[in-house]
Amino acid sequence: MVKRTSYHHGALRDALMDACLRLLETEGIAAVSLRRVAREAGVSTGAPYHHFADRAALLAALSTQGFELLAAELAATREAATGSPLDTIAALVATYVRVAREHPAHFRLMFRPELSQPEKHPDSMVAADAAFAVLTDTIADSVAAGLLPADKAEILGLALWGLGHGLASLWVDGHLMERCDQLGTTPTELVDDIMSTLTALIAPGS
Amino acid sequence: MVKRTSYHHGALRDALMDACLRLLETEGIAAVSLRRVAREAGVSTGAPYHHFADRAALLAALSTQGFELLAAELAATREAATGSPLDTIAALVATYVRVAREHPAHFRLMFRPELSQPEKHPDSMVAADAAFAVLTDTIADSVAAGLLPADKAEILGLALWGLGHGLASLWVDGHLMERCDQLGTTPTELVDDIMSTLTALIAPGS
DNA sequence: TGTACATCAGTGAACGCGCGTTCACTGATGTAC
DNA sequence: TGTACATCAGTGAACGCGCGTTCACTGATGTAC
Repeated sequence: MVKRTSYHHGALRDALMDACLRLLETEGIAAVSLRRVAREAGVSTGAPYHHFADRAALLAALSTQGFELLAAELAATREAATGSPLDTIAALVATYVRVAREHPAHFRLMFRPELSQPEKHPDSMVAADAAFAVLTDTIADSVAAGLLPADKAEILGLALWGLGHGLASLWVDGHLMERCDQLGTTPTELVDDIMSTLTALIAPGS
Repeated sequence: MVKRTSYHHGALRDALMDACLRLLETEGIAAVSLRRVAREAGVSTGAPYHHFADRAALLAALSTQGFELLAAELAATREAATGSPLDTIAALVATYVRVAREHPAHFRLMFRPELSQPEKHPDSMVAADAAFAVLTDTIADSVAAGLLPADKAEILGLALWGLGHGLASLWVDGHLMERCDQLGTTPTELVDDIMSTLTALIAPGS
């Protein structure tokens, strides 16, 4: 709950998105109603309707924001990479998992199509495609460098996307944390370990 | 909606679980209320309370059922396997994805801890551990056969779990289907292709 | 610079709805003798 | 085999609740002249 001095809020749209995210992280999707989000933002019941058509529109906006964030982080990882393309691929998967860990509410929303209604929000799909493109481009680099077979490029892209997505999902749902406790490591180390092990298995020479 | 002749239903618990599953598949989790499920099963508002403490208990029962189903399918796959342990691992991942595809409502519930409340239902966690154990046992076979390095067994187990889980999740959410359309293939072929490509990369000789 | 007025972004009361849960009840079933 | 009775598994009305959404309103802001 937030107190305000002026009649107009000034940045209510952003405030509603923030409040919704906070609610998702602390109490889960079941607690998210437009009334509740409005209350959390310190605003009256009807106010959100000046910014979002309905509850679904608010969730969809957050989902799009999440995909844009992911795409930006992946692009940054690729730009910052200096080693072999294979190492860059490993770094991209690690970034994927890190983004999911740092923004779990965003992540869950992004992959719950019945909530985020991607078919109604093409900008969300554009951002999702941009994120995936960073990975496929880096795989193309690896193929060009002779590190991966050209005819399997798409397949490997999907496999790596699946791997990153699976590890991220398991993490977000707590399963990875559980195993880490058993193995006496941290999830970050674990993901790095997984990726370097796979890289070593695939390219033992390099 | 179902009509009944006798006053007693006879198998209401199962009927409620079925109705809930059907509702999850057709209208999603948002449509699932105990009242609605009762209505679908052709029974009065209060009837479900003789079988489930509340809505969460019904969802938790379905989640446990899903994990038991997955564990059974994985065990069957392993028992039916005749080739190299590496091929069995690939088959296990494919089975994981197939189970998710054939039982999407179960699958989604299983990995939504806020709905299925695993901490309250140890039998669900037991079934989940049993499923994972099939994979780790098969990896142990591969290590024993000298096909995989012993010190990386746990790591590879998590990597494969992550891969299977990621592909299954992407499939259930429609992303894999999308890519398949673009590549002109089917998800089943795609998963087989991914697994044989990875197996070939890891063990080019065998 | 002042003023009139249009527009924007809030308020808060109101509506109807489906929900979770409870409860006194009743019909059907099972069991002891 | 029959009867009395306990128990089980339904019914359906009732409660209070929070929700989505609308609407007439009002305070604040922006703009034309």
